[in-house]
Amino acid sequence: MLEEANLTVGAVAKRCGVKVSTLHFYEQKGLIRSWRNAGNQRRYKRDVLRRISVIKAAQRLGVSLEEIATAFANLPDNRTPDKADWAKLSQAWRADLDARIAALTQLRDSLTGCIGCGCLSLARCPLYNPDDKFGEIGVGAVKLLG
Amino acid sequence: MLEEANLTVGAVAKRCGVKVSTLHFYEQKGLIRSWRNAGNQRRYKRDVLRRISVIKAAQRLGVSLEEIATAFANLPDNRTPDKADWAKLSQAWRADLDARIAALTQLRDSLTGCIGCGCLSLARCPLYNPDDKFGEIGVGAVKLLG
DNA sequence: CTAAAACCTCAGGTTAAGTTGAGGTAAAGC
DNA sequence: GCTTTACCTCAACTTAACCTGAGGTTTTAG
Repeated sequence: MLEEANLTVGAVAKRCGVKVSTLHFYEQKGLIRSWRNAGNQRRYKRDVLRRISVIKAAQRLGVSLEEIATAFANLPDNRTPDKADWAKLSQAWRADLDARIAALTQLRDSLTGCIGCGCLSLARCPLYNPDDKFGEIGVGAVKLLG
Repeated sequence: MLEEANLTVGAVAKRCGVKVSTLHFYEQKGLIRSWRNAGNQRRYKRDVLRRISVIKAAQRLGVSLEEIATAFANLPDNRTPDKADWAKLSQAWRADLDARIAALTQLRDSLTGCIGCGCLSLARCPLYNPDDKFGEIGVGAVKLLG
Protein backbone atom coordinates (compact mmCIF):
# COMPACT_ATOMS: atom_id res chain seq x y z
CA MET A 1 0.00 0.00 0.00
CA LEU A 2 2.91 2.32 0.44
CA GLU A 3 4.96 1.78 -2.64
CA GLU A 4 2.21 2.18 -5.23
CA ALA A 5 -0.30 4.15 -3.27
CA ASN A 6 0.08 7.04 -5.69
CA LEU A 7 0.72 6.76 -9.37
CA THR A 8 2.25 9.08 -11.93
CA VAL A 9 0.48 9.95 -15.18
CA GLY A 10 2.91 7.84 -17.10
CA ALA A 11 2.24 4.82 -14.92
CA VAL A 12 -1.51 5.18 -15.16
CA ALA A 13 -1.32 5.70 -18.90
CA LYS A 14 0.76 2.58 -19.35
CA ARG A 15 -1.42 0.41 -17.16
CA CYS A 16 -4.59 1.54 -18.84
CA GLY A 17 -3.31 1.58 -22.36
CA VAL A 18 -4.17 5.21 -22.93
CA LYS A 19 -2.02 8.23 -23.70
CA VAL A 20 -0.95 10.74 -21.13
CA SER A 21 -2.82 13.38 -23.08
CA THR A 22 -5.99 11.36 -22.64
CA LEU A 23 -5.57 11.50 -18.89
CA HIS A 24 -5.06 15.25 -19.01
CA PHE A 25 -8.18 15.43 -21.12
CA TYR A 26 -10.26 13.28 -18.78
CA GLU A 27 -9.15 15.32 -15.84
CA GLN A 28 -10.14 18.49 -17.60
CA LYS A 29 -13.56 16.95 -18.21
CA GLY A 30 -13.89 16.13 -14.55
CA LEU A 31 -13.84 12.38 -15.09
CA ILE A 32 -10.78 11.71 -12.99
CA ARG A 33 -8.93 13.61 -10.33
CA SER A 34 -5.34 14.01 -9.19
CA TRP A 35 -3.28 16.04 -6.82
CA ARG A 36 0.12 17.58 -7.40
CA ASN A 37 3.45 16.78 -5.82
CA ALA A 38 6.03 19.38 -4.85
CA GLY A 39 7.15 19.72 -8.45
CA ASN A 40 3.62 20.24 -9.82
CA GLN A 41 3.35 16.76 -11.26
CA ARG A 42 0.11 14.80 -11.15
CA ARG A 43 -0.32 11.94 -8.73
CA TYR A 44 -3.24 9.51 -8.71
CA LYS A 45 -4.89 7.21 -6.25
CA ARG A 46 -5.18 3.66 -7.45
CA ASP A 47 -8.93 3.92 -7.87
CA VAL A 48 -8.32 6.03 -10.93
CA LEU A 49 -7.56 2.76 -12.69
CA ARG A 50 -11.08 1.55 -12.11
CA ARG A 51 -12.56 4.81 -13.20
CA ILE A 52 -10.68 4.64 -16.44
CA SER A 53 -11.66 1.07 -17.09
CA VAL A 54 -15.27 1.96 -16.46
CA ILE A 55 -14.94 4.89 -18.85
CA LYS A 56 -13.54 2.60 -21.49
CA ALA A 57 -16.19 -0.04 -20.90
CA ALA A 58 -18.94 2.53 -21.08
CA GLN A 59 -17.54 3.95 -24.28
CA ARG A 60 -17.74 0.51 -25.80
CA LEU A 61 -21.38 0.56 -24.88
CA GLY A 62 -21.77 3.79 -26.74
CA VAL A 63 -22.00 6.06 -23.73
CA SER A 64 -20.56 9.52 -24.27
CA LEU A 65 -18.05 11.09 -21.93
CA GLU A 66 -20.63 13.62 -20.92
CA GLU A 67 -23.04 10.91 -19.86
CA ILE A 68 -20.27 9.12 -18.06
CA ALA A 69 -19.45 12.31 -16.21
CA THR A 70 -23.08 12.64 -15.21
CA ALA A 71 -23.09 9.11 -13.90
CA PHE A 72 -19.80 9.64 -12.08
CA ALA A 73 -21.30 12.64 -10.37
CA ASN A 74 -23.30 10.20 -8.26
CA LEU A 75 -20.20 8.50 -6.96
CA PRO A 76 -19.08 9.49 -3.47
CA ASP A 77 -16.73 12.39 -3.33
CA ASN A 78 -15.16 11.87 0.01
CA ARG A 79 -14.37 8.16 -0.10
CA THR A 80 -13.22 5.60 -2.62
CA PRO A 81 -16.29 4.18 -4.37
CA ASP A 82 -17.18 0.69 -3.24
CA LYS A 83 -18.91 -2.21 -4.90
CA ALA A 84 -22.35 -0.88 -4.19
CA ASP A 85 -21.52 2.45 -5.81
CA TRP A 86 -20.28 0.83 -8.97
CA ALA A 87 -23.15 -1.63 -9.03
CA LYS A 88 -25.67 1.19 -9.02
CA LEU A 89 -23.88 2.75 -11.94
CA SER A 90 -23.74 -0.41 -13.98
CA GLN A 91 -27.37 -1.18 -13.36
CA ALA A 92 -28.40 2.14 -14.78
CA TRP A 93 -26.36 1.50 -17.90
CA ARG A 94 -27.54 -2.03 -18.21
CA ALA A 95 -31.16 -1.00 -18.62
CA ASP A 96 -30.36 1.36 -21.43
CA LEU A 97 -28.05 -1.13 -22.97
CA ASP A 98 -30.91 -3.60 -23.08
CA ALA A 99 -32.97 -1.02 -24.90
CA ARG A 100 -30.19 -0.38 -27.33
CA ILE A 101 -29.75 -4.05 -28.10
CA ALA A 102 -33.46 -4.38 -28.66
CA ALA A 103 -33.46 -1.46 -31.06
CA LEU A 104 -30.53 -2.84 -33.00
CA THR A 105 -32.14 -6.25 -33.18
CA GLN A 106 -35.35 -4.80 -34.48
CA LEU A 107 -33.44 -2.85 -37.05
CA ARG A 108 -31.54 -5.94 -38.08
CA ASP A 109 -34.73 -7.86 -38.52
CA SER A 110 -36.18 -5.31 -40.85
CA LEU A 111 -32.95 -4.75 -42.69
CA THR A 112 -32.88 -7.55 -45.21
CA GLY A 113 -36.61 -7.45 -45.54
CA CYS A 114 -36.85 -3.75 -46.15
CA ILE A 115 -33.76 -2.82 -48.04
CA GLY A 116 -33.75 -6.04 -49.96
CA CYS A 117 -37.37 -6.42 -50.88
CA GLY A 118 -38.01 -2.99 -52.22
CA CYS A 119 -40.64 -2.09 -49.66
CA LEU A 120 -38.93 1.11 -48.67
CA SER A 121 -42.05 3.09 -49.28
CA LEU A 122 -42.80 6.39 -47.74
CA ALA A 123 -45.26 5.45 -45.06
CA ARG A 124 -44.98 1.81 -44.15
CA CYS A 125 -41.37 0.85 -43.98
CA PRO A 126 -39.63 0.99 -40.60
CA LEU A 127 -36.31 1.64 -42.28
CA TYR A 128 -37.45 4.28 -44.68
CA ASN A 129 -39.58 6.17 -42.26
CA PRO A 130 -38.99 9.69 -43.48
CA ASP A 131 -40.47 11.40 -40.44
CA ASP A 132 -37.92 9.48 -38.52
CA LYS A 133 -39.62 8.43 -35.35
CA PHE A 134 -36.96 5.80 -35.50
CA GLY A 135 -34.22 8.35 -35.44
CA GLU A 136 -34.75 8.88 -31.77
CA ILE A 137 -33.67 5.40 -30.93
CA GLY A 138 -30.86 5.28 -33.43
CA VAL A 139 -27.50 3.92 -32.51
CA GLY A 140 -25.77 7.22 -32.27
CA ALA A 141 -28.62 9.14 -30.80
CA VAL A 142 -29.52 6.94 -27.87
CA LYS A 143 -29.65 8.83 -24.63
CA LEU A 144 -28.34 6.92 -21.72
CA LEU A 145 -29.02 7.82 -18.15
CA GLY A 146 -31.00 10.68 -19.55
CA MET B 1 -43.87 9.33 -64.24
CA LEU B 2 -43.61 12.64 -65.97
CA GLU B 3 -44.55 15.07 -63.30
CA GLU B 4 -42.24 13.81 -60.56
CA ALA B 5 -39.63 12.05 -62.59
CA ASN B 6 -37.06 14.55 -61.42
CA LEU B 7 -36.95 16.15 -58.04
CA THR B 8 -35.46 19.37 -56.75
CA VAL B 9 -33.16 19.45 -53.71
CA GLY B 10 -35.86 21.01 -51.65
CA ALA B 11 -38.34 18.30 -52.53
CA VAL B 12 -35.89 15.52 -51.77
CA ALA B 13 -34.88 17.18 -48.51
CA LYS B 14 -38.47 17.49 -47.42
CA ARG B 15 -39.40 13.93 -48.32
CA CYS B 16 -36.39 12.48 -46.58
CA GLY B 17 -36.42 14.71 -43.57
CA VAL B 18 -32.90 15.99 -44.12
CA LYS B 19 -31.55 19.46 -44.82
CA VAL B 20 -30.59 20.68 -48.22
CA SER B 21 -27.06 21.10 -46.99
CA THR B 22 -26.99 17.40 -46.18
CA LEU B 23 -27.81 16.56 -49.77
CA HIS B 24 -25.05 18.84 -51.00
CA PHE B 25 -22.76 17.12 -48.58
CA TYR B 26 -23.77 13.62 -49.63
CA GLU B 27 -23.29 14.51 -53.24
CA GLN B 28 -19.86 15.83 -52.52
CA LYS B 29 -19.06 12.55 -50.81
CA GLY B 30 -20.23 10.64 -53.84
CA LEU B 31 -23.16 9.04 -52.07
CA ILE B 32 -25.82 10.47 -54.35
CA ARG B 33 -25.83 12.00 -57.76
CA SER B 34 -27.72 14.72 -59.58
CA TRP B 35 -27.67 16.56 -62.84
CA ARG B 36 -28.23 20.24 -63.42
CA ASN B 37 -31.03 22.02 -65.20
CA ALA B 38 -30.56 25.06 -67.42
CA GLY B 39 -30.26 27.33 -64.41
CA ASN B 40 -27.60 25.19 -62.69
CA GLN B 41 -29.99 23.76 -60.14
CA ARG B 42 -29.78 20.14 -59.02
CA ARG B 43 -32.30 17.61 -60.21
CA TYR B 44 -32.62 14.07 -58.89
CA LYS B 45 -34.02 10.79 -60.09
CA ARG B 46 -36.49 9.23 -57.73
CA ASP B 47 -34.10 6.47 -56.74
CA VAL B 48 -32.16 9.02 -54.73
CA LEU B 49 -34.91 8.63 -52.14
CA ARG B 50 -34.03 5.02 -51.63
CA ARG B 51 -30.37 5.77 -51.48
CA ILE B 52 -30.93 8.29 -48.77
CA SER B 53 -33.16 6.00 -46.78
CA VAL B 54 -30.51 3.31 -47.01
CA ILE B 55 -27.89 5.80 -45.86
CA LYS B 56 -30.04 6.71 -42.88
CA ALA B 57 -30.77 3.10 -42.07
CA ALA B 58 -27.12 2.18 -42.31
CA GLN B 59 -26.16 5.07 -40.07
CA ARG B 60 -28.53 3.77 -37.46
CA LEU B 61 -26.62 0.52 -37.70
CA GLY B 62 -23.45 2.40 -36.99
CA VAL B 63 -22.06 2.30 -40.51
CA SER B 64 -19.98 5.33 -41.42
CA LEU B 65 -20.57 7.34 -44.57
CA GLU B 66 -17.28 6.13 -45.89
CA GLU B 67 -18.31 2.53 -45.52
CA ILE B 68 -21.65 3.28 -47.07
CA ALA B 69 -19.88 4.87 -50.01
CA THR B 70 -17.77 1.75 -50.40
CA ALA B 71 -20.87 -0.40 -50.38
CA PHE B 72 -22.61 1.89 -52.84
CA ALA B 73 -19.67 1.54 -55.18
CA ASN B 74 -20.92 -1.95 -55.91
CA LEU B 75 -24.27 -0.71 -57.09
CA PRO B 76 -24.75 -0.53 -60.86
CA ASP B 77 -23.76 2.75 -62.38
CA ASN B 78 -25.68 2.63 -65.58
CA ARG B 79 -29.10 1.52 -64.36
CA THR B 80 -31.32 2.03 -61.37
CA PRO B 81 -30.42 -0.53 -58.70
CA ASP B 82 -32.95 -3.32 -58.41
CA LYS B 83 -34.02 -5.57 -55.57
CA ALA B 84 -31.14 -7.94 -56.03
CA ASP B 85 -28.63 -5.10 -55.83
CA TRP B 86 -30.05 -3.79 -52.60
CA ALA B 87 -30.41 -7.28 -51.19
CA LYS B 88 -26.72 -7.96 -51.67
CA LEU B 89 -25.92 -4.77 -49.84
CA SER B 90 -28.22 -5.47 -46.94
CA GLN B 91 -26.90 -8.98 -46.53
CA ALA B 92 -23.38 -7.74 -46.09
CA TRP B 93 -24.51 -5.31 -43.43
CA ARG B 94 -26.69 -7.86 -41.73
CA ALA B 95 -23.77 -10.15 -41.05
CA ASP B 96 -21.79 -7.44 -39.37
CA LEU B 97 -24.82 -6.25 -37.54
CA ASP B 98 -25.23 -9.74 -36.10
CA ALA B 99 -21.65 -9.57 -34.89
CA ARG B 100 -22.22 -6.19 -33.36
CA ILE B 101 -25.31 -7.32 -31.52
CA ALA B 102 -23.44 -10.32 -30.21
CA ALA B 103 -20.61 -8.13 -28.97
CA LEU B 104 -22.99 -5.75 -27.27
CA THR B 105 -24.85 -8.61 -25.66
CA GLN B 106 -21.66 -10.12 -24.36
CA LEU B 107 -20.61 -6.78 -23.01
CA ARG B 108 -23.97 -6.31 -21.38
CA ASP B 109 -23.72 -9.68 -19.70
CA SER B 110 -20.38 -8.88 -18.16
CA LEU B 111 -21.34 -5.34 -17.27
CA THR B 112 -23.19 -5.77 -14.03
CA GLY B 113 -20.96 -8.62 -13.03
CA CYS B 114 -17.72 -6.83 -13.72
CA ILE B 115 -18.31 -3.24 -12.85
CA GLY B 116 -20.53 -4.12 -9.96
CA CYS B 117 -18.67 -6.95 -8.33
CA GLY B 118 -15.29 -5.37 -8.11
CA CYS B 119 -13.60 -7.92 -10.32
CA LEU B 120 -12.17 -5.30 -12.61
CA SER B 121 -8.72 -6.70 -12.12
CA LEU B 122 -5.90 -6.23 -14.49
CA ALA B 123 -5.78 -9.57 -16.19
CA ARG B 124 -9.04 -11.41 -15.89
CA CYS B 125 -11.87 -9.01 -16.38
CA PRO B 126 -13.34 -8.71 -19.86
CA LEU B 127 -14.32 -5.13 -19.16
CA TYR B 128 -11.13 -3.99 -17.59
CA ASN B 129 -8.82 -5.68 -20.00
CA PRO B 130 -6.07 -3.11 -20.25
CA ASP B 131 -4.42 -4.62 -23.30
CA ASP B 132 -7.73 -4.18 -24.94
CA LYS B 133 -8.24 -7.17 -27.13
CA PHE B 134 -11.82 -6.20 -26.59
CA GLY B 135 -11.30 -2.79 -28.04
CA GLU B 136 -11.25 -4.25 -31.50
CA ILE B 137 -14.84 -5.31 -31.30
CA GLY B 138 -16.01 -2.23 -29.50
CA VAL B 139 -19.17 -0.49 -30.51
CA GLY B 140 -17.55 2.48 -32.11
CA ALA B 141 -14.63 0.66 -33.59
CA VAL B 142 -16.43 -2.08 -35.43
CA LYS B 143 -15.39 -2.33 -39.02
CA LEU B 144 -18.21 -3.14 -41.33
CA LEU B 145 -17.80 -4.43 -44.83
CA GLY B 146 -14.18 -5.02 -44.32
C1' DC C 1 -43.60 41.98 -64.14
C1' DT C 2 -42.12 41.94 -59.74
C1' DA C 3 -41.27 40.10 -55.28
C1' DA C 4 -40.68 36.17 -52.58
C1' DA C 5 -39.00 31.64 -52.24
C1' DA C 6 -35.73 28.39 -53.61
C1' DC C 7 -31.20 27.54 -55.37
C1' DC C 8 -26.11 28.14 -56.12
C1' DT C 9 -21.04 28.27 -54.31
C1' DC C 10 -17.67 28.73 -50.99
C1' DA C 11 -15.65 29.66 -46.66
C1' DG C 12 -15.77 28.93 -42.05
C1' DG C 13 -18.11 27.02 -37.74
C1' DT C 14 -19.63 23.03 -34.60
C1' DT C 15 -19.17 18.83 -31.48
C1' DA C 16 -16.75 14.81 -29.61
C1' DA C 17 -12.84 12.84 -28.15
C1' DG C 18 -8.60 13.23 -28.39
C1' DT C 19 -3.65 14.12 -30.44
C1' DT C 20 0.44 16.95 -31.51
C1' DG C 21 3.82 20.24 -30.78
C1' DA C 22 6.34 24.13 -28.67
C1' DG C 23 8.70 25.86 -24.97
C1' DG C 24 10.04 24.98 -20.38
C1' DT C 25 10.61 22.31 -15.62
C1' DA C 26 11.30 18.12 -12.66
C1' DA C 27 13.00 13.69 -11.58
C1' DA C 28 15.88 9.66 -12.30
C1' DG C 29 19.83 7.04 -13.83
C1' DC C 30 24.74 6.53 -13.90
C1' DG D 1 26.63 16.49 -11.77
C1' DC D 2 24.98 15.84 -15.90
C1' DT D 3 22.00 14.00 -19.19
C1' DT D 4 18.07 11.67 -20.46
C1' DT D 5 13.39 10.76 -19.51
C1' DA D 6 9.13 12.29 -17.75
C1' DC D 7 6.20 16.02 -16.80
C1' DC D 8 4.00 20.67 -17.18
C1' DT D 9 0.83 24.20 -19.87
C1' DC D 10 -1.39 26.01 -23.69
C1' DA D 11 -2.70 26.47 -28.31
C1' DA D 12 -3.78 24.45 -32.35
C1' DC D 13 -4.80 20.49 -35.23
C1' DT D 14 -7.70 16.06 -36.46
C1' DT D 15 -11.94 13.37 -38.16
C1' DA D 16 -16.82 12.77 -39.03
C1' DA D 17 -20.88 14.51 -40.32
C1' DC D 18 -22.88 17.95 -41.00
C1' DC D 19 -24.70 23.36 -40.33
C1' DT D 20 -24.57 28.45 -41.07
C1' DG D 21 -24.03 32.53 -43.42
C1' DA D 22 -22.68 35.69 -47.15
C1' DG D 23 -23.32 37.18 -51.54
C1' DG D 24 -25.51 36.25 -55.81
C1' DT D 25 -28.83 33.78 -59.33
C1' DT D 26 -33.14 31.30 -60.76
C1' DT D 27 -37.91 29.98 -60.29
C1' DT D 28 -42.36 30.52 -59.13
C1' DA D 29 -46.62 32.76 -57.57
C1' DG D 30 -49.70 36.51 -57.85
